[in-house]
Amino acid sequence: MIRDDEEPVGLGALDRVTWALRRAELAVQTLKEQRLRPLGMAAAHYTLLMSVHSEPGLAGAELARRLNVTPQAVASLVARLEGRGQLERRAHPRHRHVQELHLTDAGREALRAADQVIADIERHITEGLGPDESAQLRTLLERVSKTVRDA
Amino acid sequence: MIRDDEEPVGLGALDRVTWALRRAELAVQTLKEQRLRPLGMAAAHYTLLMSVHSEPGLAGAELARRLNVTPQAVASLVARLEGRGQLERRAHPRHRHVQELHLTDAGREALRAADQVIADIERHITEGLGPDESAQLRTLLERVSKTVRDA
DNA sequence: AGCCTTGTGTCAAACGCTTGATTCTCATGA
DNA sequence: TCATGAGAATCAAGCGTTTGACACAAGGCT
Repeated sequence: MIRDDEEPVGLGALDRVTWALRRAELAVQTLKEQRLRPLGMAAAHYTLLMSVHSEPGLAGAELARRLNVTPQAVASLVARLEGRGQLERRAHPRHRHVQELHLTDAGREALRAADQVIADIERHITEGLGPDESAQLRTLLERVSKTVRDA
Repeated sequence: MIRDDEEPVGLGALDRVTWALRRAELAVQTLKEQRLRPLGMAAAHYTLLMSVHSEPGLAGAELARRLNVTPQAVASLVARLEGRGQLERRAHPRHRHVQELHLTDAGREALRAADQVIADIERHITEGLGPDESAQLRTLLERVSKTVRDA
């Protein structure tokens, strides 16, 4: 049996799955930023608004964990979005120190406009792949996430 | 036929392909950073060294384009790696202003150690998926990249 | 009750990257 | 030949994020 690691360092490292993954994600993210810019919104803002929309009333720290960023990063984004009147911070009924996050009407409208752009990109991709391949891809990506998470 | 966009903003946006893509990439990247940290190397350093290894002698600006970052970011990384003695800048024979990038012996050794870690992660993922699914995933990701690039 | 652990939010400093503008070299064309 | 344009590198400034440290509130424990 022939060892395939005689090469001191991986040539052929270019067509690894993780490289393809990185490039695809980078391309998608870049496109999202480009399309979102005319709306005066960054991808991070959209992600945060969408998260708050899907689960209203969650705290900044909890939000930080889900987005895999630090609480300070969330606080920074929240402060900006609050300044625009798209997001509001309310005091938690039990824990006075904690502050729940909720969308304002303006926030919902901004999210709706942004989501139209994002959904359009998503549609373009899924149509390019076809429904079967899209489902396949999503399944495979989920398996990768799970595999990596409990590595 | 029932329209599926009656909802003002995408519920079910959580299981979009691009979200799965983002989460998978984030998980992989995080794992790489964790495993690379004990070696005193960041993922960006590894990527740069690998790029220079696969194509020795290329310029900083060209490298920046391939990695989708700015020339300054590359210059910053190069300066650091040069300080460690893992990378060296030589004057281009024709264009004296341009500087070719080459790996030193220490750089090759550091890259070899780092690549062992990265290859191990790659192996863990591909084994978890199986060879057929791995090839499928890589193909699908390539198609996504291509679809997005000329969007 | 009092202590202590957990979790949240905030401040300050450092780091990394991007944007913008400048300088320098080499190549091309009048 | 000289001028003009394109590409590469560098400097300066600004922004966003991470890291580290601290204060505060609620629940659990002896």
